[in-house]
Amino acid sequence: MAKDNQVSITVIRRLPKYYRYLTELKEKGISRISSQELSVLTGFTASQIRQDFNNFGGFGQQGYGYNVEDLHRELKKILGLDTNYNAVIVGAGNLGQAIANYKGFEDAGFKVLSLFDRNPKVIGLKIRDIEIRDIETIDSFIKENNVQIGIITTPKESAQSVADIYVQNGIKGIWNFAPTDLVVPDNVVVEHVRLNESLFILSYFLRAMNEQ
Amino acid sequence: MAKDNQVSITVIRRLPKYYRYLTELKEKGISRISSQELSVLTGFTASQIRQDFNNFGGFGQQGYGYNVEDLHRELKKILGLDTNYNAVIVGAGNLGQAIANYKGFEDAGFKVLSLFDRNPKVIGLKIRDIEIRDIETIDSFIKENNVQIGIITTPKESAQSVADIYVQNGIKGIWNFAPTDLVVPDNVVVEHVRLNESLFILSYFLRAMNEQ
DNA sequence: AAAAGAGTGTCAATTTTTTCACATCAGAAT
DNA sequence: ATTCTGATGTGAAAAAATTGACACTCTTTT
Repeated sequence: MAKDNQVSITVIRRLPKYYRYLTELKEKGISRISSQELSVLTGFTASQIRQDFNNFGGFGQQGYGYNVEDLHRELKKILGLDTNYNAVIVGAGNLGQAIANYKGFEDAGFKVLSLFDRNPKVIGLKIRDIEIRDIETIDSFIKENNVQIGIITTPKESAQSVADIYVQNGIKGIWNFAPTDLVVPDNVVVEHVRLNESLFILSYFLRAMNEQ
Repeated sequence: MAKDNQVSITVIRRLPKYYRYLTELKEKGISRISSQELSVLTGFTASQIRQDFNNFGGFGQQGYGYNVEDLHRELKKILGLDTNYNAVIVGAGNLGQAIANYKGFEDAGFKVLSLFDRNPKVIGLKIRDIEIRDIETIDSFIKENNVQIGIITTPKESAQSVADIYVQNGIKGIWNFAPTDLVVPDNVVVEHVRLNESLFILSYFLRAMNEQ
């Protein structure tokens, strides 16, 4: 039913959207939902939704649908959101600070312990209660604070060397905002946020729309 | 070769990566590249790369490969990056300010003319030379300044109403950072940056990696 | 308790995407 | 000038993803 033959990335990328709507439904106190109703919310077809969930085992009940709370809990577990993560950010520019400041991540279990930068002007400053430290001190910090996630918000020129630092210190998950690809070992996961590319795609469709 | 039957979204989403590497190659003064070499850089297969380009007409030459400058120019045109766009941002929090501050977008032809917020504490402040204005004044600003792109960096609760304002004022392209879906007319394009979802996917793979 | 209704889980069909394979042509070499 | 090499463009095959259809089972109603 699952686990041995791994689930395709296409399916995985839909999970967060399900999770988001289930969170909303739960907050509204709705206890039951059908694939058809989820289809209306998410825009995916009902059939696809059932297929997706079945990759992880059948969570639904025939004639009833899905129990919102159960499904939410399952997705939470599948997405690995039932644990807490410690993260650090390298690059204490605006973007790094914005991420450090965003309460939403902490609510989801991702805690930013510290920012790092090499600019003496910002070292020592605090964002909320998160201190900006000297990049030279990052090795011991990571080791002493059980950091699992490294965030990169530097310019692209520094991104690979930051990734190297993360890898050397045993970090297995990197969230990269720099517009460049990274070379890391197989057992390290990199998730990119490609702001440039996203903007370019908007541009493409704007152009395509105008040409019709 | 193209234009009538439209190119699939799967292909489109690969274009920015090609464009990024071609920009790098151009900067390095490399004038010629084969699909095989591009494959090494991008991680896509050579065959896929040729197929992708052929959606827009053959840019290459048999026995030679692709001329970097030509291909770069073509992709630039396809992505609509050969024109300049004016943008505004609603939501002058950290994220909005970070985007306003990022020079990279301006270099790519996207100019942020103004930020808008309803918080009196930030109205009147400037990010670089970009003023934060009262959200109440946005209608006339958009009309008077030929704004084509509206960026949303508000909390999710306000996102739809901001989108409505954009649509009412004739904006056809919305870049949404709020973690919510938006309802807009068919002739308006929305591109989402889903930070939460990206982080969740990182979390998924971290979990999956640990369980192996 | 029985019948009706609803909606999942799943198999099969369809569609889309990716990969393969090669004829063809441009450029380089002799 | 001719041959050889290299790499595109493309048609066909393979693989992956999506959609369709329905048997089956659980819930609800009577």
